[in-house]
Amino acid sequence: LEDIAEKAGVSRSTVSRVVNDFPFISDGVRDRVQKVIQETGYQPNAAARTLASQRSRIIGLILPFSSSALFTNPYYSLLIQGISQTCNQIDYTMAFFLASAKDDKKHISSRFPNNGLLDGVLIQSELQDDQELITTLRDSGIPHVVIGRPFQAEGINFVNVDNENAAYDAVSHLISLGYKRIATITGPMASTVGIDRKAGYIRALQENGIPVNQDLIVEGDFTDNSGYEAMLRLLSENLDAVFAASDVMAIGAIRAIKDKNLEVPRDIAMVGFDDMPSMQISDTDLTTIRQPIIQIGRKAVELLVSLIENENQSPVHILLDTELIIRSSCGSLKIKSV
Amino acid sequence: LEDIAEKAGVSRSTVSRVVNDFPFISDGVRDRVQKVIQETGYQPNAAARTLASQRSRIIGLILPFSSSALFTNPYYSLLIQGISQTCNQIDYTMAFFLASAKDDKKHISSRFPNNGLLDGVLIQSELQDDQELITTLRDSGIPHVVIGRPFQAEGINFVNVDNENAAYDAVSHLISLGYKRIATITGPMASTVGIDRKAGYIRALQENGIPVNQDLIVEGDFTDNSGYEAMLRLLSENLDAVFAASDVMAIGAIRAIKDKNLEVPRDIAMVGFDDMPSMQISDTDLTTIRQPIIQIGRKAVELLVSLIENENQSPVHILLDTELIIRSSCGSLKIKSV
DNA sequence: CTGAAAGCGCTTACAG
DNA sequence: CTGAAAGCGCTTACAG
Repeated sequence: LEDIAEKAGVSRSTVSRVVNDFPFISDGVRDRVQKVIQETGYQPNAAARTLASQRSRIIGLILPFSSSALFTNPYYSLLIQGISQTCNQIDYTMAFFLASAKDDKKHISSRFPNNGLLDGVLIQSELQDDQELITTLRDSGIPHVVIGRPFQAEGINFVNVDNENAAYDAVSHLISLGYKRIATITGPMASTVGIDRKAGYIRALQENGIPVNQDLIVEGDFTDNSGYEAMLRLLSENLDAVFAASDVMAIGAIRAIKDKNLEVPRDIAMVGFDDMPSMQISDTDLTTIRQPIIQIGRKAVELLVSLIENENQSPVHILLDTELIIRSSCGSLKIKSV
Repeated sequence: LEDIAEKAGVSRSTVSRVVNDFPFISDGVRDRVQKVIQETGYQPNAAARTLASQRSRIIGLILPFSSSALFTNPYYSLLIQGISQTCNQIDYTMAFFLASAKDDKKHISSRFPNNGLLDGVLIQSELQDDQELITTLRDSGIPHVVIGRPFQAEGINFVNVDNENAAYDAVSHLISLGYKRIATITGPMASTVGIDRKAGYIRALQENGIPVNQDLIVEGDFTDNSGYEAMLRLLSENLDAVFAASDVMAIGAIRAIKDKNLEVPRDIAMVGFDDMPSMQISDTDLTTIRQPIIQIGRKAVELLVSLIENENQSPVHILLDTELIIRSSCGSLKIKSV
């Protein structure tokens, strides 16, 4: 359609310049060209632009899920929302890839890093298994940032939440309320999130001189059901509080507690992690750690774009802060001391 | 990289032909070229292909959400999963667009239908508000299929679930169990899903000679909370069963019932809609309508691709069947007759 | 079955 | 500040 835009009586070069608003164009010419563009409803062809400029303004988002169950976790919805929103604003397009099966991963890693479709890729990852995909990305030289803490973090860019400190805060708060026998339902130990949040739990206990009891540590997998099962096991222990590594597991745990005719926080205090909006509906108000999930998405896109624009840069690790949201499920000092 | 592939001693045309595996190539040549491709790890450039063939193998998925709350509905996760999976299999890339705000819609509709990036677009839609976007798509001439029933369906392709019949089945089942005072918590009347499911409810009552009572019809918005509130209002009526237009609302309604110290199905029978895996965790097993959500995604992609490949085709409306899943929440004839 | 050549619609040094 | 020209890396009739 460049030809059509020559109705303005200028060269294609000039049209291209006003489309990409270059600095040095005489106002008269610019106006004239813009008018013609308006009238014709001209849209530059994306493929031609990409081919000529070697930049597609498309970034990929890879969600490597071993189990599609993970996908029902609201965390991902919010993450996608943050990323999509940011892309819209800066006029990038987001291509979406779900790598649930091993096959998909192979397929993905063989196909797109090098075909010029994508300027860069975002990958959510905290499993050991994903390491291969990340390595492929690094070797391909395509700009990439991982969301979450990858198992091997050296030399790679990531944005994450400070899971360890967040867990530390949550457990410290329980301790400050006077609880002594604090259990935790962790995330999967195969994931960095799981590991980091457990580490925060342990550090909080240790710094307060509370012995770490392995019987009070049960591994979950972030599902409601695993929270329920874990809690059932924990109930045979003598405990007064629980730090669940996700709201979803906390809700499951609370169900287990109720099934045994116990109450939160009267009998057992509970703190979750995530501050999922949809969890607010539970009848007990959950004390939890709020993660800025949408922010994570935004930061990741911004970092990726900066990587795309200024080629090499030293690896950046962005850690976003969390916030302890105190509600009723952890009880309070007063109640405990009565 | 074509040049590099000339190592095989053939023309670029020929290389292109083996890459796109054309029928008539001598085996010798094909093998030779393929070997070189293997060795060099050659990947055809996507943009160049798109430009030359006028086909990008990228389709867009637009989710036009007025409220981001909708996004926490597991339905969409599954839908995305189905679409993404199918795209992977047929070697298409899915570009993802969230049009939450009015601005986004404008932005989207002005930008991409004509820039050649997308071969076609999928749009989830059942709100009157989305009609404008759909019209834009139609006018732009880009192949598109809508997921759900659009308000104006003439001349446009869509794939949907037979909501009316599904609701009819659900309510008929309640009637067959002997319930007479059956209420419904509907979806938003601004959405075709809401309208269709309500229509099924009404038809079931009418065909069985049960008068339709407006006091037994309360509008919800598919959120848990709206189910809760609606149920609270319904509890002041004399009723023995409820058809909720979504599982999420059914769960909310059950919470309300329990809060009033009543029980499901002993005091009130409940049927939901969706058969969301994550709803299985509720302590009452929900009788519900199963929607083949992943299938919907798959069909939509397949239809879109066929549209892309064979230009004009008469409008297709695909209606997928649902299935009534009977669990305990609707009670049973025996129990009622005791 | 294969090659030479045109063309897809832009961007971007290079001159001026 | 603007134009002429090359080039981005493929595909696809057109001959042969």
